[in-house]
Amino acid sequence: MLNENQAVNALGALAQETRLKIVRFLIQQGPTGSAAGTISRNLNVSASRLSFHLAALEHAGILTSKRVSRNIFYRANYDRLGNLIAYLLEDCCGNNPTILACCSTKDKS
Amino acid sequence: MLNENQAVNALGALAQETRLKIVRFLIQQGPTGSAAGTISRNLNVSASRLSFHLAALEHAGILTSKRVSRNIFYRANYDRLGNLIAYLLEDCCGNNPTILACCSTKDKS
DNA sequence: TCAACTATTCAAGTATTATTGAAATGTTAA
DNA sequence: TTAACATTTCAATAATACTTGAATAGTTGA
Repeated sequence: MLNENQAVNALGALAQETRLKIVRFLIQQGPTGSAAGTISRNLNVSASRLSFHLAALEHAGILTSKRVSRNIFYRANYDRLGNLIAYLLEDCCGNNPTILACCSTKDKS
Repeated sequence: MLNENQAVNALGALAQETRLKIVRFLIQQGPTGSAAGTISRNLNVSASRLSFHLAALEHAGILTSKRVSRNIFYRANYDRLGNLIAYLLEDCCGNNPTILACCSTKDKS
């Protein structure tokens, strides 16, 4: 579902304060997404800076965009995010990681 | 369980080809982990390069280490990885994301 | 204690990435 | 068709990260 380079690029896109804020915000917005201006106002990020980071996220496959009149709506690519997590956790806990609870080190030395 | 900086650092640690290989390998090794030399041979990474990346991963909280005689064993910090994913997906799908299936965009325009 | 083994540290060179503000592009309403 | 709006592009600057090989440090068996 995802190869090594795609995974590295996606993780790299997430590994930045502003971009992580954007992604978490959009994940919470649901499938409709938000316009760039809305994101800019909510997260207090200048337009050009936001545009730069949105482009990086879209290029990494984490976001998709769609113009609606003057606005461009961005939304989280939920499938891609799911595949990224699956790639990271592949072959963990017999391929059935309940978010890693099965391998938790809580009760081990 | 994890703050913004910790999440950015963890994601940054994962966003590199060699380090992602290391983490995926260790996740598959389970709670016992592997010695540095074993990782080096399995992934074909030079000792100094491996050491550099292991230190980065440990500093980011993704790995833990423990000396056992001449060897140093590294293992995935499963709890931390679980918390990282939880941070990313916070407030998605009513906080109960079956790895995002509920927000999948497959059947939407 | 010496030799071998396992792993880390260091310095130098190379490459990639983020921020800012001004200018440009595309879209709409009147 | 012009003015206002929403967003992106560009160029310059500043900061951070990766690789390599040689040197160093800790651990063990004979």
